[in-house]
Amino acid sequence: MTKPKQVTIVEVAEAAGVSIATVSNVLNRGGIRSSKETIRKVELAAEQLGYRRNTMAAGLSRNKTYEIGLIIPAMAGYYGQLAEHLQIEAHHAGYHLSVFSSGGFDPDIERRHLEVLLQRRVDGLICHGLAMGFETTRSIVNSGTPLVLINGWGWPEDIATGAVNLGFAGACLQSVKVLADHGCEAICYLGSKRSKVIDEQRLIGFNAGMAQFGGGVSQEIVDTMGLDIEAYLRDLMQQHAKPVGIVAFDDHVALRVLSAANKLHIDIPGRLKLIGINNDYIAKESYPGISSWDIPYIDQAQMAINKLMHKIANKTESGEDREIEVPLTFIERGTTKLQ
DNA sequence: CTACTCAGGCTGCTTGAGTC
DNA sequence: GACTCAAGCAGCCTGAGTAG
Repeated sequence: MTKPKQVTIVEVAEAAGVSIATVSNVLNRGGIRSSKETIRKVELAAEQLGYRRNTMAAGLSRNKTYEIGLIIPAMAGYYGQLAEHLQIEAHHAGYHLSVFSSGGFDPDIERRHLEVLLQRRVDGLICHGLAMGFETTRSIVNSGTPLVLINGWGWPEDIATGAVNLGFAGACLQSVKVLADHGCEAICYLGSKRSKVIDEQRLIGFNAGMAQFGGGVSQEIVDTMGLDIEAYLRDLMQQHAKPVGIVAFDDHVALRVLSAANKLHIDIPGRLKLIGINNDYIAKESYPGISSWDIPYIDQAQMAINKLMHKIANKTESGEDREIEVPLTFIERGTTKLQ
């Protein structure tokens, strides 16, 4: 069965008794004046024939597709929310966002999706640092397609121009300060080596925080992979008579700590103070609520789209190519403060 | 006859220049 | 002012021409 032929601008022009240029002017160029009668005829013909603009042809003519490609590691959780906000911001800028997942860090899928987006001649790309390899990303930069990286920490300078990164390091630094201010005699970081780059960022912040605010406070860095959290907490409580603080990799780790602490009847926040990251719904719904760092999705999406729009327009500003850090907001709940 | 190159046509639309 | 003409966009396809 052959696909029915789509109505084109030519048929609309014939039906309205005008040229195709006039149809284009009426339907797509608000600035060009046409008579009321012509506008009426064109709009009526387009409606009756069911005309739908062919954006591929329009892109061909304008040498612009008004399409942005997004590659993220997965569709769930933070990535899904980020994609949603990027889509809204792209829409505000007059662009359409095509979202692809690299299928859980699969380099083959990453390359295939990227190829599809480049074949479609997207006007620009937004890629999450965890979804991309250095070489693939370098090939995009060399091809001249405007690119903005999200969370591209520690990338080579020639490709990570103008990455928009979440301030996980800053959040961890401040977490240490909060716990030190609350009188903790020991502060521990419970990390996740499985998420290497993100874990590194948190550690940078944690270590800086300890150097800055941890005078006289003992510190410990632990990987939660395969860790018996209940046994770990029991030991920790035996070692320290005064309050102990924990900076958790994220709210999921924080929840595991909270559950184990509740099971052991540890006084929270009297003996144990806990801070997570992400401000997940579990942080709000657990008891007590977990103090956490809220991710400013809207800010990050706005910054990424603005940066990409500047790159597409080929505008350069002073300092434009430096990395931007988007700060997180601390939400204090019952795991650090009596409520 | 086969294999290859190259020019021109085609697609749907936009847009600067020109006409009435 | 209102409208039309025609070039041009990128890439695929087709047919003519040429070499071996």
